[in-house]
Amino acid sequence: MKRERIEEIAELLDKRGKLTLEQLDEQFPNVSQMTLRRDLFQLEQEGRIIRVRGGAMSVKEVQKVSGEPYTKKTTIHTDEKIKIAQKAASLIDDGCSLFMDGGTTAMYLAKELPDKNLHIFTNGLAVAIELAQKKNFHVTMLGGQVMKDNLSTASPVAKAYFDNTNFELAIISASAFTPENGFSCGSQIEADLLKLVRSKAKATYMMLDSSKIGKIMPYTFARVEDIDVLITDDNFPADLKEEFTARNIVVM
Amino acid sequence: MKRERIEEIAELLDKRGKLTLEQLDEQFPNVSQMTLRRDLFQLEQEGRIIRVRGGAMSVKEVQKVSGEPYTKKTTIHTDEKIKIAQKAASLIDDGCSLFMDGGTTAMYLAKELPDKNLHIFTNGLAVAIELAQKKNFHVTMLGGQVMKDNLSTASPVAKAYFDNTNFELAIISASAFTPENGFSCGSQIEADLLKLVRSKAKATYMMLDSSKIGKIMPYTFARVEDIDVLITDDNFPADLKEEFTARNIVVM
DNA sequence: AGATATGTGTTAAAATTTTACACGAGAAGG
DNA sequence: CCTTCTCGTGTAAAATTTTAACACATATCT
Repeated sequence: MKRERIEEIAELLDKRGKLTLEQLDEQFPNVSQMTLRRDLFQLEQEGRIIRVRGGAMSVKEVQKVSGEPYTKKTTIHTDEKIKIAQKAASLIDDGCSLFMDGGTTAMYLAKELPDKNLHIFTNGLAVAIELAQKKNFHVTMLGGQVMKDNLSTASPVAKAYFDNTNFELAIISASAFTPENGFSCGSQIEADLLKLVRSKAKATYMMLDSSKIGKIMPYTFARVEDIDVLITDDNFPADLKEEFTARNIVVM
Repeated sequence: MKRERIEEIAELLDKRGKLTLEQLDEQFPNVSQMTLRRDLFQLEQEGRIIRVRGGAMSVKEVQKVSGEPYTKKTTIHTDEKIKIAQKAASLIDDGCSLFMDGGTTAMYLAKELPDKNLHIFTNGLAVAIELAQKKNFHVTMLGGQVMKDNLSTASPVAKAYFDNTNFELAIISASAFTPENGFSCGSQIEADLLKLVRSKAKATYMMLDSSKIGKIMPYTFARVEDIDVLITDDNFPADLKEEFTARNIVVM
């Protein structure tokens, strides 16, 4: 009973990186805060977590703190992204083959995905490592030049790769979105890659947290009508939602 | 004044690993606790420390904490591998282009390499991430199916990649070695990849810690005469060394 | 000089963590 | 079968730490 709960906490902490006592309380409504506190204490004794004021963080997360460039981004709008990732994960059927990008939202998705029989392609290094943790996943990494800021790869040669491979679903995210300029990102070859991915996939699911709305990045890789499902958070503006649903795009 | 003090705190924290506010107060008697508190807050913002109840700890320290209980697995023959990696790193010239594999020794090499202007190809996910930390490296990740046990990729399509790319040096390691069976590893496609790499490179440097000697894995990818330099540790048997040097292979 | 920003100290308020003690379930032992 | 002990847990008060608010001095800029 106790041990079970502790392991569950450890797992959660591994997923989310950081948890407050409040969040833990929500997750475990049947035990008191004091008990959770004691669990955290034990985990700290075992050297598996670090207790900080208000809660605890996983050792992994702390190590990331030192790896600045990529990980700074991962701590903003975390909650929204996790929710989006959970929604997206619920859409994935067993046996599906899909592409996911290397962004931070994809990272959360990788953590949330249940360990089903899936074939997953990605261009994200960290995402690939995360996916490799699951026993039943068949993970394929796209090669190419490594972009240091987001730890993903892109290369013009990717096309050759895709010639022999098929996937049903593309789950991607964008750095910026406006209705006029569509979904955009900061790198030309990344945009090219994502366009290619879109064209290969039977359906495109876009994950977009609302903080991206109104921003514009140099390279557009998809317009509103190019996607099939938009997965976003509760702050998504109602009028924008109209624009999507009017074109038969599911917004969730 | 302020910055100075903050840096000093960071340095102290780096040395001692962990400091309470009381200890800090002793070290800096001329400022108030509140000021030190604010300094710690700033350092936390900068991602350089972790604030915990009562004080703060350095990121390093946290990593150490995690090192105790369950990371012991990865620490087998660590010292030897680091020494080998250091030797290898000393052989790399500025401006060089090279391939390195995704093994643990390569991981150490990635850490030891100075931040020179290098073009590096690798099939290791973790290695690629490590390499991406250095500003001056141009890192290219080889794509393919991700092998979960060692987090590296291999694919028959790699050949297409290599058609357009060139590198002078291949720095690779093996899972096993005997004079009769040569250098071997546990995966067919990995062996194929390494053979291909060897053939593309002008020179092949093999990193082999002595614990691998006498072991045999299913797939041989290089024989004694295929390599140019063997980088190993002090426990390397003298008679074996003979065999290499007799064929004009540098052993170091 | 006057206005604005920055760094610091002091104190009170807020929040979190620790401590202490009580209670019930289950195991051990007579 | 009952007693005793341990273990996990809950509750509430106590202790500690952190945050917030304000005041003041010094530095900076125009």
